[in-house]
Amino acid sequence: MRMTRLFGRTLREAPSDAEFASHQLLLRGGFVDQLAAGVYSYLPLGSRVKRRAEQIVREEMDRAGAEEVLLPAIHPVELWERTGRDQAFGETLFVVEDRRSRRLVLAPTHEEVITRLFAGHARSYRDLPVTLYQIQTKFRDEARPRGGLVRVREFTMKDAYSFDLDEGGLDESYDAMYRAYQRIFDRVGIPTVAAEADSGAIGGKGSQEFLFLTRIGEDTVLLCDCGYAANAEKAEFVRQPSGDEVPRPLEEVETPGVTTIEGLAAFLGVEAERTAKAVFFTATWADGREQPLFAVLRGELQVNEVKLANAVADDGSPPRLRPMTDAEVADAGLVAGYASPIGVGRGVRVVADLSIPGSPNLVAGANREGIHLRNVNFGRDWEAEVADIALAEPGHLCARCAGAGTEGRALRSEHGIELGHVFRLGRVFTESLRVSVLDEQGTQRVPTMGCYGIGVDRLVAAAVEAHHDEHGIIWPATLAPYDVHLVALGASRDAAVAEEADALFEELRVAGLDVLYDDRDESPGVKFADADLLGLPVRLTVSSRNRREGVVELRVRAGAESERIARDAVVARTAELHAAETGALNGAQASARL
RNA sequence: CGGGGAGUGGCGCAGCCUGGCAGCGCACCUGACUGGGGGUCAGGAGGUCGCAGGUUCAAAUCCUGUCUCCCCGACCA
Repeated sequence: MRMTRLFGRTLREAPSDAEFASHQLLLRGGFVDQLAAGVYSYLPLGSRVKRRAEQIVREEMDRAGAEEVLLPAIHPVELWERTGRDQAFGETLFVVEDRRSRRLVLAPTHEEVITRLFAGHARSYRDLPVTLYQIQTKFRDEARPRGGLVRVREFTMKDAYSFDLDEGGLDESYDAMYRAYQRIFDRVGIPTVAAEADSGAIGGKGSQEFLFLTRIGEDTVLLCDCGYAANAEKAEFVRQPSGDEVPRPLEEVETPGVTTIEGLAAFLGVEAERTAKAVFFTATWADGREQPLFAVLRGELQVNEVKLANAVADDGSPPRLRPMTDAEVADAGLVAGYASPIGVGRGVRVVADLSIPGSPNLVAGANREGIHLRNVNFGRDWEAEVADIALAEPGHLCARCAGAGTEGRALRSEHGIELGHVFRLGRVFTESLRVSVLDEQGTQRVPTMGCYGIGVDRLVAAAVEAHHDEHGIIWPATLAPYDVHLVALGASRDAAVAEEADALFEELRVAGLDVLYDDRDESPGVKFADADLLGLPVRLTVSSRNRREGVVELRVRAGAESERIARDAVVARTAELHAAETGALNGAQASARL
């Protein structure tokens, strides 16, 4: 491609709306253009990068045995009502009306449609297992798009769905996708961590996220040196006992005006972990039923609402939680600031965190204004269902490596961008949409599903986030919009330079390389600055000076030095470099992760 | 949805407080010079100052409303 013909131009200054390096560089380089909040156009350069990313994803899906399909992006809303996910997605769902006032969903994901498609074409175990995928535009009316391409409202996703007869089959399908994901992230040169995750609105049981760790990431992941990695919503940790003494008699203590754990600990001169914290929520289930929830944790811990919702889930479907209103608190017979797990009224569901049973003699509320209780003991003074409902925080001990002789190492916390997510979905959709196939015995069986997503736009953004310097992007060879940046200096003054650059352009292309040829009549500074900004892996410079010496200058974008290569060796050398770089990425083992 | 910030040529900004000619840098066009890290000079084109209403002889500027974008939070496969 000749740059004189390339649509799009570079900017010296980034638009002030862009905060992240990836966003700024993609805008400055003319890769993308913003149309509205979370809505972007891809210019020719950006489009090529995206296409290369998609192709890598496609190749790995095919290699893993998945078959490509293409599903509609607009769905009758009734299909979403059948699974209840019109409610689950809520306002995130884009809904439009057609001319006959029928409501249609702009698809945010495709479990419903793929399940229906499967149901219509699969009849027996002979049709299984099968994994179908597509690369397609998704629509989600995010409450707050942000960070350039990191959270957008219209985006390209590779989504795959597996169907198996039993758990063993699902495990195999899931593992195949998991390995394909590792290969994909290796090939695009983005280091990722696979973290255990909550399944969210998609439902199902068991999922892992592939995260690119970066300060700008929206997700928080907890990591342990033992290899454990989990999303903050999911991370498990060890509760260390806060005391081992025998239960002492319950006693009241006056605590006027002390309504917070910090205040209580300070007032009584005890550690926060010697107190019990009460948090109240109103749970709303899919059928509209509401129930007051009373969560009890040791004072130093925070409630993890996702865990809490899962702990009280009904049939695998967790309620939505919201803090109780003051009126609801009063209705439940609770005294805010002094709520006590002892003597909670009927109708209020009490859930105690794992930390509670191992913590004797806690200070808790008395459910009377200005009074707390000392020496509250779980089991003696009160009972409740016990579950893991606390948020893991840095410094907490890893639950995975605890027990095996050690007490567990301290977790650390990092931010990350979720690039991919693999779910063991189970039978949520096949059951709600009444799908079954015949097994070998001729009996109806409900297939079990997995679903697997990759955000292609995020892949592009993460690649830039992972690979750039103060001058611009440093594309991994497998994603670069072109392989070679050919710069001709002073071609307008020296016809021989133009001639040599034109010839080289042609020879490189014949050698199978994609070349971006800077044939503009610009000063060397402008051309080099643009080459650095655009970030192609290899830059070749043809000039009068080089030509006189019979050389072409070669510079690897990721490196510091440039080499002078004999004119007749430069094509071979460039092709060799390109092959080495792409080969290294494409053949990379799943190593550099974590 | 709550809180904060911002809308002035394609990009970055000044002008607004104190109403009175729409400006600067970059980018763009023409010409000349220059020629290895965003070069110089000369001449140009391009803006209903987000939108609507109001105040005023006069509004980018003051007032009211509204829309959009960005950031923090809530939410989020």
